[in-house]
Amino acid sequence: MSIEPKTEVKPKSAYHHGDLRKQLIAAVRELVEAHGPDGFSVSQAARKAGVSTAAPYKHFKDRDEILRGVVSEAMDRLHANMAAAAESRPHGSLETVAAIGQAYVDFARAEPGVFRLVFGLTEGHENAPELHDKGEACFGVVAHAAADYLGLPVESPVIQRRAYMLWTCVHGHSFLIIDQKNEGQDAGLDDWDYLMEIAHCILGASGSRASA
Amino acid sequence: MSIEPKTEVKPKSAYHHGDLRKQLIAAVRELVEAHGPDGFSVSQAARKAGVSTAAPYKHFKDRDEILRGVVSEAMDRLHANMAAAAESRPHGSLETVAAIGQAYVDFARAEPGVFRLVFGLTEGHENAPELHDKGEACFGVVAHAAADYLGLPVESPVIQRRAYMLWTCVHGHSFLIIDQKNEGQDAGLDDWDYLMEIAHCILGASGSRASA
DNA sequence: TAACTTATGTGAGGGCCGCTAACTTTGTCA
DNA sequence: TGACAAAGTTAGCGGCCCTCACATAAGTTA
Repeated sequence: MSIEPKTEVKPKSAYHHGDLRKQLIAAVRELVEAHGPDGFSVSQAARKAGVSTAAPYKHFKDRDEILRGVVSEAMDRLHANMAAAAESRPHGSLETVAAIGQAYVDFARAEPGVFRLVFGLTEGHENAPELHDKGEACFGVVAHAAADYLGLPVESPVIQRRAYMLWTCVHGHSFLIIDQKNEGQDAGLDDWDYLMEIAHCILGASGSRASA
Repeated sequence: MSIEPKTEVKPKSAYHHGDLRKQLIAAVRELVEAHGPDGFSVSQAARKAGVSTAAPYKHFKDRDEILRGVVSEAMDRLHANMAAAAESRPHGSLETVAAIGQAYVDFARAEPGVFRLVFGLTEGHENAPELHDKGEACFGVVAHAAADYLGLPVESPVIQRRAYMLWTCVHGHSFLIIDQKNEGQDAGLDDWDYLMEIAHCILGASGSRASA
């Protein structure tokens, strides 16, 4: 985290300051994190960036496009975190799979508002193949780790299915965490134990029932 | 559908309008389903119910309270569907577990907007223990089915943990379905196969690694 | 340097919305 | 019947999304 190219250009010029687009995305991200996925307004973001309420519309078509910008940036970071986690463990190990899941869960814990936004964007999703591709890229990290562990090609149906199962479990776990709906369960176990157990359950029993 | 929750809230008979509270909730539910979790307004709901835009505030404190009403009603139906699915299968069978998951997934498919609303409500959640209790009740259905299958008491840590794992997988699967992020994976397999596989993975390997 | 063009800002304003205030209508009950 | 409460109304304030006309900065070309 906190690996942002510091473009804190405040007073380059009173009129045209550095990069309003990036500043607006950052402002919206902070607002979403502070007040929930819908607790932000374009006006607030504009004030936070120190410009008039009409300025954002020179960089974004409408409110949804700003949100899509935030989501896109967040998915880049999520993908980077997952990829970094994968490379921090021995190649082909079960720990790699768990570490990728850990990066996923960490992201949800660190930025629940943004996380919810990423997976709650409905209307803008069909019109944004870019976001869809980034989602596939994240899935690819999981699929490659599963393929490496099981020694099968990534494109094989078995790998695609097992990776999908891993994804659903980790995704559901993340969502329940930030919904605070697992208060009674998470006492006495941490994410890592859970993720290793998940990985063992799903990848360990792969040969027996993996059909189609 | 057509499950009528007990109207313990407003037992009074209709004064002017039939039961505006219930009609507003229904109107919001339809709007949410049509235009997404945030694609509704109190004004629209009021117009849909044929009253002035100020009338809703005689029954609900604010916009969030209306949403909470919709969520509460939806959770009642979700719980009823899960319980009904559980009783439609042999007691203590793995099919029971899958059937409960199927009810969950069916609900998400049938009402994706409402489903997203139920699990996306953040600000109103802390102030609403009622919703939390209803969530626990739904979890209880899963836990009981898992306990029956494994022959262990519901309160045991093993059961609680396995039920939580089942929940996360089904929850994640449901969310990815309505996010249309599983386009490449769901070809060639349907929900039931997936749910049975999940149940087998999680409950079948329970004795080996289930630690406290 | 001057003029044209483009990118990026401002202020004003329309329409919708959330919510409140004050008032009216309707039903209940001593 | 008259006091009272419940449930509806209109009017209106402030905020927000977004557009329009206009102003300003910076690059380009001559």
